[in-house]
Amino acid sequence: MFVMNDAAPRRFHHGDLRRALIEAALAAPDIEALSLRQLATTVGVSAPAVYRHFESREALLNTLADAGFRRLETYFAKAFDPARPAADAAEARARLMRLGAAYLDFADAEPALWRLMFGVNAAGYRSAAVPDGRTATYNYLPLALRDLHRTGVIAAPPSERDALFAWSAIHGLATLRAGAVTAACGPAEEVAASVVKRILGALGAAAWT
Amino acid sequence: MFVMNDAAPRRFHHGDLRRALIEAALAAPDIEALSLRQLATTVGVSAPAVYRHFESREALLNTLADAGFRRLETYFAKAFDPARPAADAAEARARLMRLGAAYLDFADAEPALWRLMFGVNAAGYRSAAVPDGRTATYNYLPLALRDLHRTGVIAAPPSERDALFAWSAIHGLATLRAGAVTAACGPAEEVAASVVKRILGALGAAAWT
DNA sequence: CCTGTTAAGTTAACGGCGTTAAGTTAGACC
DNA sequence: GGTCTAACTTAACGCCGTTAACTTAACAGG
Repeated sequence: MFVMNDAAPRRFHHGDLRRALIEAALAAPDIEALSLRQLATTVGVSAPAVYRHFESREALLNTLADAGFRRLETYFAKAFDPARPAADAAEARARLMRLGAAYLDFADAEPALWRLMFGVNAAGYRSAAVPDGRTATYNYLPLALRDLHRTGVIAAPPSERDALFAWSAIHGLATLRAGAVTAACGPAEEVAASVVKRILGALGAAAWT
Repeated sequence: MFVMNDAAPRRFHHGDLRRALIEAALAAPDIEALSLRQLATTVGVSAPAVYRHFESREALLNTLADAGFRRLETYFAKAFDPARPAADAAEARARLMRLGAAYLDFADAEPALWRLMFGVNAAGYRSAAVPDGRTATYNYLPLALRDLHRTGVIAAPPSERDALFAWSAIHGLATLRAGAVTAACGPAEEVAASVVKRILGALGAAAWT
């Protein structure tokens, strides 16, 4: 039987290499371009040691993408608490605004992670844990839209297509920013507000703040 | 003096290797993952021969991205003729619809090119020829928006922010589709129409078709 | 305390990659 | 025909991801 000591499990040569690898990788300027050998050297082990903890380079990137989704969720959590519904129409609007800004903030703050999560190979990396990459992250937008309806900002309950539209607009904006499209640059909050305002308009909301 | 024969310039060993390389590369299933050595073998030359025509692998990808933008433009040209303004409100709406569908059609038909042009490294590859990657491709959307105003579909002349919003929404939709987000899947024309309809709503257009 | 057992590391090696250096060949010009 | 040079060739460098085979360190049981 192999029993883990609960007190101090840091046995053997290194002492939780896996976490060290993940942290070092997340700190890299370009995660996707990172080489296993360099990463191993940075952490202070030989390259094949990585394979004790990850099946392949792609599996490592997959794990990093998962970590990215969890980090994105902390940004969303700062936008609003999904457990408490919006109190009134003004807050429902503000929540969507903050959610959009959080999306852009994350992309600005962690461009390498963002590219890993939503870039070319996103479909491949996206969350091995949950099928289709759907994490708790993906609950925020539908929740914000429902609150818009509940507080009377929009008349009709938001459809699947409404959610897809809102997601597309914000996601596209973040992508264009990441691609350094000049028009999309500027303060995240301001650009996000400009787009979210129009999303609200598209969904049938009347006046704005 | 090195003078090119105008009649039959196919001299030397191969005879316009450059074009052959570009064509073979564009036909590859995953352009960005393509290796120079394989590509050279496919075309029937040795790997270093590529360097007679491209400074580096990245320069080749850059050229391919340029070719992609030209190909995207042909899709846009099928949506409407930018030289002839929209005749009436109905056509102005239809033009935006077809433009959105064309965007998605291209992404569906040429996923590898799409990823090369708008993926992770897009900023790097994007059109070395024109700064900021701005090609004729980028004129279609502003033109379609101006026509909406001219024909009375929307009251105010479209602002920069309006254009960015519309672009974001369509671009985000295409990106989500490329990432195989389930909700974004389905017939390109139908999904595009659903999003463009909402863009029109956001810009202040009244009823829809 | 000695003795397996085994997880967590090691070095060595394979094939493939982008790229460079140096040599060869074939068309053009005198 | 001789020369020049663009367009190719082969050989080689250092890096990569990955595998195989070996070593080491912590525990378990007598």
